[in-house]
Amino acid sequence: MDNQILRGCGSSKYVSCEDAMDVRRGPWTDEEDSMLKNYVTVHGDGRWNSVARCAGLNRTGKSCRLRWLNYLRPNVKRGNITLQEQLLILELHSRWGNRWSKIAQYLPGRTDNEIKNYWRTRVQKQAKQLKCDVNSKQFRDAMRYVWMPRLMERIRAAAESHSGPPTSAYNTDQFPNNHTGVNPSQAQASGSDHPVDQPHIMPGISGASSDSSDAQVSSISDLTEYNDLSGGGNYLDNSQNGSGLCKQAVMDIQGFEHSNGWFGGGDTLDSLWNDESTVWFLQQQLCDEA
DNA sequence: AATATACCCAACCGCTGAAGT
DNA sequence: CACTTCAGCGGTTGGGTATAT
Repeated sequence: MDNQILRGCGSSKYVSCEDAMDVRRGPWTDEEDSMLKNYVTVHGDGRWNSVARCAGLNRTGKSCRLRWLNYLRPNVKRGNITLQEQLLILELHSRWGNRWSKIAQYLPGRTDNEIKNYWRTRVQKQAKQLKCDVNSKQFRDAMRYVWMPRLMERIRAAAESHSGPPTSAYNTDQFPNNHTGVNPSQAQASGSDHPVDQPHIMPGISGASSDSSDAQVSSISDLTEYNDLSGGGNYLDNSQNGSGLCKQAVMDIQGFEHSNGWFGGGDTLDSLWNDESTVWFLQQQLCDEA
């Protein structure tokens, strides 16, 4: 394909097919950014083909839209994905799978592209290193019963070190617009899946104001499989009350972590992976299935 | 210091569904 | 109702950079 050949052949590339003559591709220049930003600031976004034309950009509407949404749009956050955001990504992905734009609606300032990149580069990489499929039951259970509780513990510890102890990693303080006082999973499980309700559940978790997340979320129809995911925001409790999956394993892992001073690590998710307890947990999962 | 490898992320592509004609 | 256009989504790629050898 022409486009694939053209990609990667230089910093400024042009498509040769007749319906896209002289359309620029590749990295954006400062001048292009400025042109697009100025145009959208004055005229608003939407109608991206006409934006591209009227702004005087030799770009496709698609390209302009992507550049605006992922880079130029106000309040876009890049890098330094917080513990809360990491937890949220794991939680929401466990429910919705690769529906990145939907997940992104719950992380104000984050783009679907960034979340997708995060998942692919960090989470999938770990699954690969653990030699299991990212969609496998083993890996999902490891996330639910090992990594997510750890993340919550860290969040709690961090909060306690800065102020008073939170009641839960999913306390209502973190969801200022959540007037129901329940966490997202509870809302889902109890049938509160009206599209209009969705964006109000927890837009403030990362501390940023909501912007494009005003977009409505389609109704949930695929949640039943994961309805037991959170019980009051405590994954460990859930593991003990729910499926009964590897209860002892989870408790043993806790013991392992505390006896090894595990909870003092860095701030990134990376340090949660690939430790002995995780490998052991996965091995137990495989044994149980055998 | 030079080279190889791994990682990150911006940008592209094809597909799908909604909206417009 | 059929067709066309367009916006949005998820998957993929490749260049730049960091790290290891």
